[in-house]
Amino acid sequence: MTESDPGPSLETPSQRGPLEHATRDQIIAAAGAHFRHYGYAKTTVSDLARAIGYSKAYIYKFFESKQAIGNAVSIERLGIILAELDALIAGPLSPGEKLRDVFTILIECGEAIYFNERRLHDIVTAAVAEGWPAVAAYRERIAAIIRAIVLEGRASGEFERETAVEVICDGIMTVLRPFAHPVMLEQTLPDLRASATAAVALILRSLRP
Amino acid sequence: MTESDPGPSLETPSQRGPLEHATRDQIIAAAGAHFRHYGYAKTTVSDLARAIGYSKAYIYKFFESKQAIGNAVSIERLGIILAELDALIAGPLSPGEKLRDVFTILIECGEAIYFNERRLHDIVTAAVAEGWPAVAAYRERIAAIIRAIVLEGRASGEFERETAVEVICDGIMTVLRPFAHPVMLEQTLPDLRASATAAVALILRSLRP
DNA sequence: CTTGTGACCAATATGTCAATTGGTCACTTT
DNA sequence: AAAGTGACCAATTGACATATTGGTCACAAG
Repeated sequence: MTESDPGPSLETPSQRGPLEHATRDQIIAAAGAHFRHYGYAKTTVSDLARAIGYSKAYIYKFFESKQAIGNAVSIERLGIILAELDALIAGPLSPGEKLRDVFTILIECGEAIYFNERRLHDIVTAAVAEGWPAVAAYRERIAAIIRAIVLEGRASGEFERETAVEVICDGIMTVLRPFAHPVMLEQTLPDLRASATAAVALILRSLRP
Repeated sequence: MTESDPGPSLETPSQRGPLEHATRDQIIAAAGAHFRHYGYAKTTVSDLARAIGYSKAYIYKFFESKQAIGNAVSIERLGIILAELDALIAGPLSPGEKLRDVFTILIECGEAIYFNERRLHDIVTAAVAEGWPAVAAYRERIAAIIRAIVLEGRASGEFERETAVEVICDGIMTVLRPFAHPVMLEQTLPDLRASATAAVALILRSLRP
């Protein structure tokens, strides 16, 4: 039987307990380590509790569910990528080069997770497939980054100024999605850079004044 | 346990027995009906044999495996989409409009399969995920269609002629992929048309002379 | 009020084993 | 040859009992 799994999904694991709390961070750290090592499914909440020296029940003072823990770990991991992107847009490159590097960074980070932290990759895949909050936040942040680059390019005159900013950003985000999507990533892995080059070239042509 | 399935995959179900044979078509027809009704997994090869009044062993004179039957059904279904696209490029629209309609057709066909033939959708998803031959052929045919439109647009002067044709086509194919990809389709379903509009607009801007 | 837990329950995972299923082959019929 | 099959086997599956796990709660200690 290979029938696809409908999955419980779509629930939004929400907050619980104090957001800033040393124990909360301990849990996330332990979860990060365990998930990377044993995978999400094979890590039990009791494992995490034992790792930080508390009882299982206490974990649930900070997280509504195991999935919420996975979400937190995803946020942490995706945050690393976002940090790289933030550094990029703060840098001295031209808007066009920044746009290109967004693709490069996403591909490289995606590959890094896929090859070096494959169990985390699985979690992120689940997060995307089931629409965990971490993913929506991530997408929004990337949209903001793209928007910043586009605005910069328009201001400097490097990009055209006829088309509405929103339309441009939506278009770029659409082109970008497959490169930020774990499922597409692993499927296109072989010629990922080639198609990214083609995609970036297309975007830049569309932006010429 | 929700661990992802590594899957046998990647084998190329190949041909067996005479390609043109009434029985072969019967098998495909019966398989199409059964797969649509009961799904791929719950349809046994014996079911198909019974449906056409032969023994199970005879089926294997025409197909190397059950997956090969699934592949044939996929080819048939994807062929319907390709036929629509062929009609499109033979039509009187401008290249730009044709390009837009390629997206529209792909989305509409994708939705149709997803909503009205969901069990087939599952098969196509497997076909894409596991790289069945039907998918590679489909992709190539679409690439050819895109190429034809681009060449037409270049010839008529509607599209720019600076960039190499291959680069342009690769770019468009990259943008197109998420709209032809079953997994992305069902995930983006709500605002599919909106992002398609943005993507097409971006492509057309990139093609302006 | 915050920190912390053992005991408890429904749901899910796992191990086991007989029944099915995908797939092959030697063989008959036409 | 081509058309067609029953019997057979290894691998998967389904069903079911058992063990774990995710998650809650009432309660204790500082």
